[in-house]
Amino acid sequence: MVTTAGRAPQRGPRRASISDVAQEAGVSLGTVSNVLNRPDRVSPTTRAKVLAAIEHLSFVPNGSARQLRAGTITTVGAILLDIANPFFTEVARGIEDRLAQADHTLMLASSDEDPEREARYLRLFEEHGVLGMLVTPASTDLEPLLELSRRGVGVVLLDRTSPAEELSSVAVDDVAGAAMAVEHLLSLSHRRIAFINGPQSIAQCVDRRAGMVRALEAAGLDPDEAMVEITVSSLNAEGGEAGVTELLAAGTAPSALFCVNDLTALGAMRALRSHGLAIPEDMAVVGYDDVNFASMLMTPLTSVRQPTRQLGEVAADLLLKAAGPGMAAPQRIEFQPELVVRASSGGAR
Amino acid sequence: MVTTAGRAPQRGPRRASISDVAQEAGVSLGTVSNVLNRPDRVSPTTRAKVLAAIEHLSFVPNGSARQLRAGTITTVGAILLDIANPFFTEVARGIEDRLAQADHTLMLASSDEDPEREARYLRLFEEHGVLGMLVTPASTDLEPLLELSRRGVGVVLLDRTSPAEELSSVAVDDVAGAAMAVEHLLSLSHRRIAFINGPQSIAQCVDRRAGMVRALEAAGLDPDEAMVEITVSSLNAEGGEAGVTELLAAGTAPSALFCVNDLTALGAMRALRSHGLAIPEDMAVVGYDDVNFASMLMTPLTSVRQPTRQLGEVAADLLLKAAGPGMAAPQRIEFQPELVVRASSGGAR
DNA sequence: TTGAAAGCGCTAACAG
DNA sequence: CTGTTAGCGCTTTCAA
Repeated sequence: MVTTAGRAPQRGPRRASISDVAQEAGVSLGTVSNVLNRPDRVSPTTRAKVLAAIEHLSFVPNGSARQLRAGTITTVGAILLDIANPFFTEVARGIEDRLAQADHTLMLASSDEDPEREARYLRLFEEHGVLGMLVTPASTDLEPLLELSRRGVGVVLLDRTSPAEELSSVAVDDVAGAAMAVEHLLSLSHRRIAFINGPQSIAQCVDRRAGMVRALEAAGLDPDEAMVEITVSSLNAEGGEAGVTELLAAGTAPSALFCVNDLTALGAMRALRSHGLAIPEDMAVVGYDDVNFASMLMTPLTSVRQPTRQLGEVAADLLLKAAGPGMAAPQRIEFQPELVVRASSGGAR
Repeated sequence: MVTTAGRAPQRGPRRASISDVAQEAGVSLGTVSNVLNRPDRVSPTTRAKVLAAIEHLSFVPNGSARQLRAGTITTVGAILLDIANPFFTEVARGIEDRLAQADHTLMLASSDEDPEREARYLRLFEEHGVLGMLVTPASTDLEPLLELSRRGVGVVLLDRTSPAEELSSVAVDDVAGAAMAVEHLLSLSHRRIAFINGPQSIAQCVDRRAGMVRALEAAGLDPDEAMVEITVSSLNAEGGEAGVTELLAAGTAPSALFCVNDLTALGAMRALRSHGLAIPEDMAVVGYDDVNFASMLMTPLTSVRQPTRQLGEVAADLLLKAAGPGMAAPQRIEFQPELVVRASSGGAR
C-alpha cells in the first residue's frame, strides 16, 4: 500500500538535492555527503567528480535538513530594542565581529520596544533552532527568557542586568550613569530638572530614573518636587519632541532637562529651538549614550558614554562560551559609564 | 540488521517533539499536527488534551523539520551595506513594517560593504530557505544574485537599479541627486569641488560620481580639473575624517566638498573643524541621505533627501508579490531625490 | 475524527 | 574509499 505523500509547494523547478548530485556524479548519496563534510575521506578523483556535479547543478545544501539531522548550529539571534538607535547598531557591530571570528552568523531583529514583537522574534528564533539569543528585553517580565534558557537555548541579556541567577547579562551601570548626569546638572545649580523618560517596562528607563532620584536625594532634594518627569512612548527623536512640547505646555518649565537617551535629546533640542529657547541658557540639556553625532550637534551634547562595542563583544563571547563545551555558568558583567561634558549643559569650561 | 543511527549533539534534555506531545496526550502524532495546523478538524476534547500536553511540555515546533517537510516559508532576508548608517536602518524599518503586515519576518544582516560577508549571508539565507532577499549589493558583480534568482529565490535589489531584466529593483536616482547637489554648489560660484567618495565597487559611489561629472560638464567645466576626488574605504564618519585629512595634506584644497553620504560628511566636518576651517566660509559641505540629525548639526547640513522608508516598503511589497501566487514579473522602480539646502553649503537664505 | 505511514534532504554509523 | 541505511521532527495523504 504505497501512498504518495503530499509535496511541498514549489517555486520554480525543484532545487537540486544531494541525491541529484549523487546521480549526476555517478556515486552514492553518502559519498556526496562525505565530500561536503569530510572531504579527506574521499579520493581526489571522486571528489572532483562530485564537485563538478555540484557546480553544474548549482547545488546548495538544504540547511533545514542538515540542521534537523545534525543539529549543526552556527546561528545566533539578537533582538534589540531599536535598530534605528546608533547605540544599538554599534552594539550589533560588536556582536557581529565576535561571531564572525568564531565563524558564526548573526540574525538581527528589532523589537521596537514592543513586547509582542519581541515574543514573535523569540519564537521565530527558537523554532529556527538558533544556538542562542542576545536580547535587550522590551518588558520587565523575564519569565519567557528564563523558560527559553531552561529549554536549553542560550540566552544573554544585553544592556540589562540579570535579576536571576540563571541568566547571563552584560550591562552598564545605568543607575550610576544617570546619577552622574544629574549630579552634573546639580553642580551647575539647577534645582528643578525635567526628565524625559520612556515607559517603565524598559529596564533602562527604570534604572536611569533611579539614578536621577538617587542623585536628587543625595543633594537633599525631594524628587517629587525637583524632578519633572515626562513619559513618552518611544525613545527616539519624535519622543523627545513630544516630550518638550508637553513640558512647555505645562508651564513653569525647569531650567534643565535630562533625556533618557541621545535620540530623545536630539528631538528635545529640536523642539526647544523651535520654541525659541536657547541651549543651555534657557534650558540645559543632557543626553545618554554619547552617540557618534553627539559632539557634532549645533550645541554639542553632554552625554553619558558607554563602552558600546565592548558590550556587544562581551555578550557574544558569553553566549559562545555558555553554548560551547563545558557549558560555562551564567555570569553577570557590568561596565561603568562615563560623563562627557559638552556645551549643551553649560558645564564645559 | 538494525543499527543505531547517529544522534545529534544535545544541549540539555532533548527538546520535546510532536510525538512526545502525542504520547503525553494519549493521541497519535498526526492528531497533534492537526491541532497545530488545522485545529477545526479536531474535536474540542482532543484538542484540549493536546493543548494541555503542549503547555505542559513547553513544546515548541521544530522549524527546520516543518520547513523541510512543508516548505512553509515566512522569512525574508535583507542584506544591507551598513547597518550603522541611519539611512539603511530607516530602510529596514520600512521593510519590517510591510513584512509584519503580511505576517512575515525579517532577518537582517550587514555586509559592511564587504562582498565576502555579503556572499556569506547570501548563502546562509539561501540554505535557511528564505522566501527571498532584499539586498544592497556590495559589489558590481550581480551574477551571484542572478543565479540565486534563477534558482527560485526571490531577489530584490535595494537602493540599486537593476541592470538586468530578470531582477527587480527599488532605487532612487542617484545620478540626479548628486547632480542636484553639485549644481547647487556651482550656483554658489564654487569652481573646484572636492568629492569624498567610496570604492567604485559600490553602485551608489559610481552613480553619485556620474551625477557630479554630469553637473560639472553641463556647466562647461572639465571634471579632471574641477573635481578633486578622494576615495575612502568605508562610507562612515571615519572615512570622512580620513578623506579630509588627505585632502588638506595635498594642499590647494577646493572651496567646496561633496560627500557621498551624510555619515562621511559628519566625519569630514569634524576633521575640517579640528583643522580650524570654518563651514561654509572656508569650505562649503554637502552630504547625501538627509539623515535625521543632519538638520541639527553644529552647521546644519545641506543634503539630498530620499524617500527612505518608502524604499523599504516598496521593496518588501515587490518581493512579496513576486513570491506570492501569480509570480509577478520583475519590476524596476525608481524614486526621485530632493535637495535640502541648509547652512553647511552657505546657500540658505 | 483519528491513526498509520510515507517521505522532505541530510548525516553518520557501519559493512563491504 | 564507497555504498547502504536509519532516522532527525514534521505534514499530509489515505484508510478506518
